[in-house]
Amino acid sequence: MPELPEVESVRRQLEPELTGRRVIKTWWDPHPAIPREFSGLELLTGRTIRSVGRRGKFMVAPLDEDLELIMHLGMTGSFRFDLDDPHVRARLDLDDGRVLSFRDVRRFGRMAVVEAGDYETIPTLKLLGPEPLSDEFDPSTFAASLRRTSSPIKPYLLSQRPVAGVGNIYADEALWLAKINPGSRAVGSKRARALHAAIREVLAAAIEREGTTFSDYAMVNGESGRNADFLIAYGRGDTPCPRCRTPLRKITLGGRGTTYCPKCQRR
DNA sequence: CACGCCTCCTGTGCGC
DNA sequence: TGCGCACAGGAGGCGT
Repeated sequence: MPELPEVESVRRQLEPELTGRRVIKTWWDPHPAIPREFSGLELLTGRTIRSVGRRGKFMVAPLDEDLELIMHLGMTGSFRFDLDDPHVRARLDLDDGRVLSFRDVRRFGRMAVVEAGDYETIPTLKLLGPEPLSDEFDPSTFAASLRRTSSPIKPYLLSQRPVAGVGNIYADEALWLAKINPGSRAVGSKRARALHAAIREVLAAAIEREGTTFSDYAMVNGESGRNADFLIAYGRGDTPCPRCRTPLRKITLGGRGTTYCPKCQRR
């Protein structure tokens, strides 16, 4: 569900609420088959939250005692204050009397307290590529990384290694904008630069609209993102391509639904 | 090491 | 109406 624009929208609302707050009590719903879901959360009680940052789809909140709270929304995760719901998986009681609830129907999300910067138990975060809207995401390095892989371009983007935060929606959108076939295994320098620009454009526009809501994604204030009506490729199979009127085609690639224009995104 | 398949979990919507 | 199946925005483990 939530990709970079959704996570950033949540982060922007959480940060002013949590900065400087101390956690006085922590509760979570243990699931025997998912020990990783809330690892280290017992360390959170008594800690003060210094800020709420973000890397890709991970929120990273520095704590005192040189610890960090890592939060990932998975497919269906959301945060709300003072919410009572059967799908609430964790609750943080704060020193201002409010309770932050983490709701996650499918339980693919996670929260973890780790030593600051120690991401050994979170491999995707450890190997995470550059932030797409920062200067560290530069066209030449991106092109070089695409040259080195033999994977089809879309699954490679979803690995989070060439760039952080791109998921299934914005991968389809960016590849459509850059006119690149999602299955292409040979993206040259020129097309890599077009894709670099397209990723930035698509993500920045989605952040402006506070993300894409289909069903589960909501911000901390309960509101939906407004980007769904602006999607061109994702979820729009059989509708005409806005550039060439050819019906968009939906396929499965790397196990994920993938929509693209068979004419303007030729191999 | 890199890649690609399968799985984790729950809910929803569709076709029969 | 009811059942069974496919699919859903993500990531991690494991086999090749």
